[in-house]
Amino acid sequence: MVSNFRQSEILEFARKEGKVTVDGLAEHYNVTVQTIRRDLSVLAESGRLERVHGGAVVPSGVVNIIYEERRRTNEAGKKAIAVKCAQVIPDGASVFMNIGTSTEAVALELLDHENLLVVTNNLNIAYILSANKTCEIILAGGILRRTDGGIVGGLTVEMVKQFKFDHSVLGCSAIDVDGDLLDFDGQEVMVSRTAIQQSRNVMVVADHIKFKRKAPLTICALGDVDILFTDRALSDELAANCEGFKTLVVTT
Amino acid sequence: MVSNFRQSEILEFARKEGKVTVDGLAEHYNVTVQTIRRDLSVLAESGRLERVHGGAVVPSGVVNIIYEERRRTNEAGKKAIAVKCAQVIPDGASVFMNIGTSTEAVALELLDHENLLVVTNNLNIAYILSANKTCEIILAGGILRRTDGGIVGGLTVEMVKQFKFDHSVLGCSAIDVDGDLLDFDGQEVMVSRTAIQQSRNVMVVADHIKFKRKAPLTICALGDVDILFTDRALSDELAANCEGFKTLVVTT
DNA sequence: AAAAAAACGAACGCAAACGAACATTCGTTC
DNA sequence: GAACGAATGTTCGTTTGCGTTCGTTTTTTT
Repeated sequence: MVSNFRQSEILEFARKEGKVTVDGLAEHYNVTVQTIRRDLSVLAESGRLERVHGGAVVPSGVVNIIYEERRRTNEAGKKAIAVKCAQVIPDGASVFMNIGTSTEAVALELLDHENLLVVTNNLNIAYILSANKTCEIILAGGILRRTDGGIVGGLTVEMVKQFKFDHSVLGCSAIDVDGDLLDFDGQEVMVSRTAIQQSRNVMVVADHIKFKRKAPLTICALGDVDILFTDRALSDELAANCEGFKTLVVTT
Repeated sequence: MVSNFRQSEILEFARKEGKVTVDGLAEHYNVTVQTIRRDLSVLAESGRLERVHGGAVVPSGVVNIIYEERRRTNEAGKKAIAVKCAQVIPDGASVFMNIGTSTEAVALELLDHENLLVVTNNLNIAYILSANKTCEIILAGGILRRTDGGIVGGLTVEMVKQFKFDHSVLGCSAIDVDGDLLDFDGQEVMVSRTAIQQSRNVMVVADHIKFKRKAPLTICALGDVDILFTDRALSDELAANCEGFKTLVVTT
């Protein structure tokens, strides 16, 4: 139970930013710090925030995926990639996003976009974007994979087929030297392929580690991809291929 | 139960803006603040708004609902109802569960069942049951409603249609004196109806408060229900009806 | 390790918001 | 046209929120 307007907004704030400060909030709401302290006490007592000196943070633990995700994201260069990718997506666009921590990073960067329609088979993305009030979220149905919150299976594919997306933001497990996108999971591959078919603009987000990995299944060739976002320069061979494929490469 | 045009507009307003103020609404509708307070009370009582000093806000979103829900669930006699209902469901069964705190309580009681296949349009249930490793969870796809973690819409219905369930566990917003099951949300009604069609055994979980409430839409008649779980004795009239319907009533 | 600064929580008082009870208006029913 | 019920307005005692003050705890600086 929140007892005033501020508290619900503070919660929202905290979830977006990961933390809030007493002073910052006091200034923002033009009230005394004491009032803010009272608010934070209430929110902390009900377990929705964790009080720290000078402010409050979102509690860690299973309950809050956003915060954990944010931490995981920040430690890598994924955020930089995500920022670039989010810049390409305009307000009001329809977007598909699949399973993967890279795509989740993009979701975090989409929190301030407006009026998006996002279709995803990734439960974490649904959670992250639920903090964005103007965003319509459509979950693809199917079998829930508890290891990563992914939704997979034939039903998922069927559902994705019913849409036509302005953009799709895809992650993958690995990228082969010849440019093929690879993955471990056959069911997820089917979902990704379907999304590619249904999208006007296909974007892949992959940090440099993906270029060193291997995976058994092919999702598609880089030629099917419109923009590849990554954090290091590609090998000469791959760069040349991309030119041939007319695939735009964005390096952070 | 939206008893006047204002209330539905206020809801719309609140969902758009995130909040509404008593003063603002009073001025806008040119009525006294007391009248607005009455409206907000009604909306808050049915859980569609959360009352705060000076106005109301939309209930907190899905992200933290799990945590809050767990607390809310335990406080009522819902647990007792849920225990009874869970006893009826054997290991290995296929089960559909819809939106509602009562069904979530049942989900908690299913954590020790084995090899269930659970289809749900309730994100919280998916999360709760993800702790049960032997349980296969299938999420119905569709539009995510951030206020309660429900998944609704035509796509959801289509997906539910593809299954045939041993049992379905349904909650509702209210139960009419003549035995009709009622709900606020038209889209959710469609999902529930579909689930009933596709189920061999239909079970409804409803605490006694539901018998005092009203809601505008009919899901089905009690005659379509095989077992009704509740925590207090029914009115004589309703009990007699149930006998006529061949609906088994289980009271905790 | 001591001192200074910042943050904290408890207590008090005022003003705003609140809800219960009662009064009024208006449309329906008999 | 009298009786009724639902919706709204009115009044009033009660509760709640917020600023202020002050003594305590925590953090930073010296």
